Amino acid sequence: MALSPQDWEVVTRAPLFKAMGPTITRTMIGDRPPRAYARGETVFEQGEPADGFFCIVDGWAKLYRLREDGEEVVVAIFAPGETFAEVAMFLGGRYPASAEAVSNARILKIDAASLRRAVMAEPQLAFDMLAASSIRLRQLVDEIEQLKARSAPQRIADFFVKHASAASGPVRLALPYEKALIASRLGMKPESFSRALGKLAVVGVAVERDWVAIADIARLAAFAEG
Amino acid sequence: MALSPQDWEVVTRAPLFKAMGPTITRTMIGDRPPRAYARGETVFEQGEPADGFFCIVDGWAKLYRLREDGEEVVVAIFAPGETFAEVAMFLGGRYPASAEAVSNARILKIDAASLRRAVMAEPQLAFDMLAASSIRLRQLVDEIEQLKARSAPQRIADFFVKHASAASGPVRLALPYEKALIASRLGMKPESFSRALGKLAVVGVAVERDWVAIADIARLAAFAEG
DNA sequence: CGCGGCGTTGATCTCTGTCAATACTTGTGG
DNA sequence: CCACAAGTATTGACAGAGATCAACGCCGCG
Repeated sequence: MALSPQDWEVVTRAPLFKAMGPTITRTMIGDRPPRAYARGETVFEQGEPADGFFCIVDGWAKLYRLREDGEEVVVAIFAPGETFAEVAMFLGGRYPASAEAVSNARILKIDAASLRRAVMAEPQLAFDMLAASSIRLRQLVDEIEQLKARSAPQRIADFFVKHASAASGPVRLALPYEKALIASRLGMKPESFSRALGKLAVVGVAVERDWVAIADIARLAAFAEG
Repeated sequence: MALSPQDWEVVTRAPLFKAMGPTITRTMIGDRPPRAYARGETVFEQGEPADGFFCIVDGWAKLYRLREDGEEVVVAIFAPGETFAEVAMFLGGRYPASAEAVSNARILKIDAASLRRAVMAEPQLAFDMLAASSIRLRQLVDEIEQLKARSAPQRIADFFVKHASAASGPVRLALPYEKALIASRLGMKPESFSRALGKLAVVGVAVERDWVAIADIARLAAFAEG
């Protein structure tokens, strides 16, 4: 088997695979091992034919778009157990954004043809995928809402809260990638990110290198809500 | 027949119905007539059981969410021949947003069971819906990008360009609903909208009542890009 | 040791939201 | 038919958040 039991556990966390159930999932993944990517390596480029979707087994990847002026806008960052580009496959066959590994990573690719076969054989799957797509839609809408309604420090606080495992008490959190990347993800400039981080000191956030020490995650969550 | 030939023509413009073909479409719509809504009337509320989707026959409707602080955020505005809430139906059975008629309108409701049957009978339909949903996703991603990267006047310019039929030359465009609604759709306050409209004068946009006269739509498009 | 990338800090500026006052439009009732 | 009220749009003054530009510090690496 190509996936270790630990990897398998990670992969099946993805809502899409959960919806499929283990049998179909196993059929679709087959025995192809995940491909290893080096930090900075491209997974796919905007405009390429979209012939498959991806699931992160290990590491991190970013989805981004290049504007005409060359500025890069990070659309999403994916963690282990998350799938991406599933829906893009259905859109004219081209990826609407580029993806790149932001750390060394292992990423599983599932090709479009397998998926198509699976859906044709099991129409319920299509419903599950529609539901997954609908969840994503909602997340995006949430994000737009956040962008307007929350200040930079609040968005950062929210980011930390979402990445923390614990729900309360003190937390020590690694910043998994460059601060400029997080900044872009949160819709602000690196300078603003830096300053906003400073403002979080009053709610018990201390920064050291690429770690943050949070005195009480619950307090931070409260701050993020506004 | 419940739909007049003109109405029928409008309804079949919707990509979803086009994908179904006339026979399935007719079966799904049956002979129920569209319901008439008064301006301001609610179509459905956030959190209600999602037991159907909608197609605008005539008039306009908005999809919106209420934030905790009571602020209303307009997520989308729908025109005749557009369907909405198709995908939402598959998500846990609740509408994730509210919808309201913004003008007197006639709106067709197609119940979820019919759609489900149609998809089960014709799995290809699911792909079409996934494609539609993926277009929405892309629009939203674009929107986030715009919100972060473009100024208010640029977003308005973009709105006009997207609504204009021509690609170049002079255009006279109707503002089909209240300016405050457009403002909310574009993520700004009515005051900002008003001022930003004024700033568009330098790129050949004149406002009169609820019409805008655009000297050269191509020039406006260039301005929107930044 | 010096260079380059990343992050921080400081000064300043621009945009947009906020609050408030004022027109303009439309509909209503006398 | 007019007067008034309510809703909608514009305009002005002001404040705050974040962007921008520029300088500097930190650290890893050749």
